[in-house]
Amino acid sequence: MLEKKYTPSDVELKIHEKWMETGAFKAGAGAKEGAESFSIVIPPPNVTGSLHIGHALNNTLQDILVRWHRMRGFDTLWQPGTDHAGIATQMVVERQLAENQQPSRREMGREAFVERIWEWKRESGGTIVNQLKRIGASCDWSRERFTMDPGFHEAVLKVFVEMYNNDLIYRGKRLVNWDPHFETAISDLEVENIEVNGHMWHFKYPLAGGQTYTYVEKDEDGNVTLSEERDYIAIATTRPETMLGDGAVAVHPDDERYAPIVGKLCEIPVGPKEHRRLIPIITDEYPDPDFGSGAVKITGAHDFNDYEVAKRNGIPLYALMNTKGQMRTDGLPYEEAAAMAKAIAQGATPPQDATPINLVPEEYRGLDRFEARQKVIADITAEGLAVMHQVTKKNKKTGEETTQTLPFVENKKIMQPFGDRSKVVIEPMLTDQWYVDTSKIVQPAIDAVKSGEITLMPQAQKKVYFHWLENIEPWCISRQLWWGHQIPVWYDDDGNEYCAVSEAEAADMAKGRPLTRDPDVLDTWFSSGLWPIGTLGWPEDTPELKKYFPTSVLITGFDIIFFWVARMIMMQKAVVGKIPFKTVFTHALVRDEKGKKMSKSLGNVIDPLELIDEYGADAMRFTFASMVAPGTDLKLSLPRVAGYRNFVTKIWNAARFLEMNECKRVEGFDPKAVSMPLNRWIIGATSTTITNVDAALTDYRFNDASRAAYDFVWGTFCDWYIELAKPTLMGGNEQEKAETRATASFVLDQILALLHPFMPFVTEELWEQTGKVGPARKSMLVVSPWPDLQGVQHKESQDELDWVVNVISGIRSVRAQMNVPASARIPLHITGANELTQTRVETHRGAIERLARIKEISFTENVPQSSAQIILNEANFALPLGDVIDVGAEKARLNNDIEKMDKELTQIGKKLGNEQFLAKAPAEVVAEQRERVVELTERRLQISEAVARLG
RNA sequence: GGGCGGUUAGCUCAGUUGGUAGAGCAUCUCGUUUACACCGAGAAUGUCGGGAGUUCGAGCCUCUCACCGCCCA
Repeated sequence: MLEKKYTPSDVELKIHEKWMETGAFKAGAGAKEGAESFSIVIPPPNVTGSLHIGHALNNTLQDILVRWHRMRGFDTLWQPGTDHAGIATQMVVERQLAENQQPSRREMGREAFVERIWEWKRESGGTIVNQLKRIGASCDWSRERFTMDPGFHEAVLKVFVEMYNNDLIYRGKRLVNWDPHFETAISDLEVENIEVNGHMWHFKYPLAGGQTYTYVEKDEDGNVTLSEERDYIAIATTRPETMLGDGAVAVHPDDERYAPIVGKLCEIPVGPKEHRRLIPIITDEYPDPDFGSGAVKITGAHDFNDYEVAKRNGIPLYALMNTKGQMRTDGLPYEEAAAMAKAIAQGATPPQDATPINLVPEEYRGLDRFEARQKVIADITAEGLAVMHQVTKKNKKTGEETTQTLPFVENKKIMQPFGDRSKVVIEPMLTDQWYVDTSKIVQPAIDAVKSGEITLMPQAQKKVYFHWLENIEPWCISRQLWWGHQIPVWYDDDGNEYCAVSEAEAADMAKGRPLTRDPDVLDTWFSSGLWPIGTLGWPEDTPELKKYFPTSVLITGFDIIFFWVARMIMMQKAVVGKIPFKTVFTHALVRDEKGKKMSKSLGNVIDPLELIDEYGADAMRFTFASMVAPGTDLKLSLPRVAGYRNFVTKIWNAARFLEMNECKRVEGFDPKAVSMPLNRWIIGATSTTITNVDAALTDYRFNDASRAAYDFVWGTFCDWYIELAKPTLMGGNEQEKAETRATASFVLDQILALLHPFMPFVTEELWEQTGKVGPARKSMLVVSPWPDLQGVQHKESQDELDWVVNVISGIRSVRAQMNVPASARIPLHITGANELTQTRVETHRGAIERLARIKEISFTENVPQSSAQIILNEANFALPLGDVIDVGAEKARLNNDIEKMDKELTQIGKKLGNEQFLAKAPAEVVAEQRERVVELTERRLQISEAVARLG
């Protein structure tokens, strides 16, 4: 006997264990002989991570597809695993060391530290995987992989060496996102651009040798609004400390204000007066004449835009900071360095690499970049080279106004880059890094999507994809960390590189010269880029690779399309010459119910594990499925989850009702052989639903699929089929009872299977419970066949049941509007019924009486006095209400109907009176409208007669 | 500034080749009739963001404006 209520927490764990014990998730479980394969690789979550709502959504969608395919007999693999998350993992372990007052990373040394991380991984690295199990993710956990696994590691090194040998990887000095806290390069993805309150300072760069020019400003009409002699050019900056590394001042070529001084030199107004550096005033398209003063200082080594300008114009890149973001202390004294820079500014050939030149004046050396900023501001202001303006202040108490001349500093919102883990301001830094020469491997990735070899869904993602790939930058793959795949390159004392998969090989290549290995590790994304082949055993020629590669579909968040998806496609193409997956389905973000991004600081984070605790995994999963429409964000609200929790309960109760009425599955039940219209109808409706769910899932329309299932189960099976079956189950003859019991059980089975991909736990539990009677279950639901119901549509039964539903709904509606108490059983008189209607009434008499609360049904010649009337096809269904009836209200109700019909008739009349419509609209549309007129006219007449009868 | 997406019932959202505007939640009324009150029955609710155009016909196609969001500068 089923419990009165379904309690998810009582069964979820138990069911999951059973799935695991029976190997239900293993690759190929439940597959038909010679089945087509279906495979998905999980987007590997970060090993330090814990399940957030985005993971829950992402993995629910994957699981729906995987379970659906598995049940349909595909040879299915869902390949799980985690990535090693270089910076995050290193951070977690370092923090742990600090908390436990153990030796720091540097104190213990690289080898011990890496061992310590492995220890951490063994103990705590399984958190997210265990959490994934709670949502029901049916991955083949026996195949779980990690991007630092021995086999995977070898594969990563092999790829690096091959790409190196093919000139696809090189070492170079470029500007990267530098995290001064972790002292490593980081990827764009790890940078959060946040709008903060910043300042814009305005400084004067004096012209060399005290030269002057006439500075003229004009308004839109060309009238001169300002004209003065100046011996400087004004520059606006949000980062004064970078002035020390300026290589030029740039103005727009069309900017007439500065035309007189283009090509001249100006002085950086900071540093020892006697060694002031001179830099050229150049033109470039980059400066916006309307922004600030229109003149931009160019610090190529500390700003991405400036870097491009500097490269275009041959301006040297002067690096100012060390790895901690402090002003450099190395190199020559400032005086000598400044002399070199001066020579370059005056025409000397700049060195290939200007970074050894340290242009930080002695009094700034060693300062933190933010201290340096304050000092620069103070020094320039003290020297009178800040742009000043008049500020009038009113003393609140005295009302006295005072005017002061103060440095011009604008308060301004600026976008500032922060490390997503370190939370410190990211510094663009010029450093030596390893790069993948993406321009050489990008084309096959573009072609794969252009040709349709890979499908991106929703389609709009293609634009993002092409835009990114067509403007691709070299990919920086080195990180200054200890945790990760150490770069397989060794150097001899002369700096020669030896790239090999092992030190022994490198030593051979170096012919015995002493070697030092490059200390850097590879970007985690480099190894994640090999995830599809790596997890399937490449470079070994494994059976899994043969069977499951390329994988069928990748499901991931749209925000990761270029960081990961595009790179996987490039890498797989470059390494094995094949696409990694045939389809990419990207979904949106989960937001809170107001549409805000969930974040810890806003306190609006919904923890999926808490959702599971409160509503059950099935309710959460169904909510996700119902909300995933292509291209829109999911605004998650708890009432909605509660609504689907109710749906879970509803299914449970329906099963319980069947059980109470001794509905047992019947061996060899043939859905085509049932004879009762009610049973024929529900079987037909079940078949339609299966078709709709299949079609929706095929197109990744998760919302349509879940909707189709929901509407059928609740709106059709529970609300109508079960209700209509009650008279038979409780009082019909034995044969009808048996057929109905068998049909109900059969349909419930179909429902459990149909809902399984969406709600695996409750359906599996009910499958087990209902399996206790009747024929033994062949297997758990998870590996049972997907419903396949063809050729069971029965048009007559469908029409008949539609009619029954209309009769009952019509009566209920009238009763409610006439305020007939629900407890009152009233008689029903049917007038003008044809033979078909009479037969139908006989068939469904019990159901109509029960569901419409009718005492007695009789066929009469005339409609009784004072009746509420329902017109259905040819017949008039009258409820004689005697004194109870409010004639006025009933007339109003019917007249309201007539009014609606008149409105529609007028509309259609207009159409049909329009010759253009008759001439141009398709014949079938015109015919449809004509039919509608006939129908409406007939019905209108019947209702008018009903009104007349009321007197 | 450039690009992309959105604007439909009080709220959250569907609406698949243009042909009678839908669901869930919330609201209101009624109801313990032997699965379910995490329930059942019934009801009300929309100038489909504004404007223009194409069309016999526009929520859907085109243009434009407004507002919101995201990405890139």
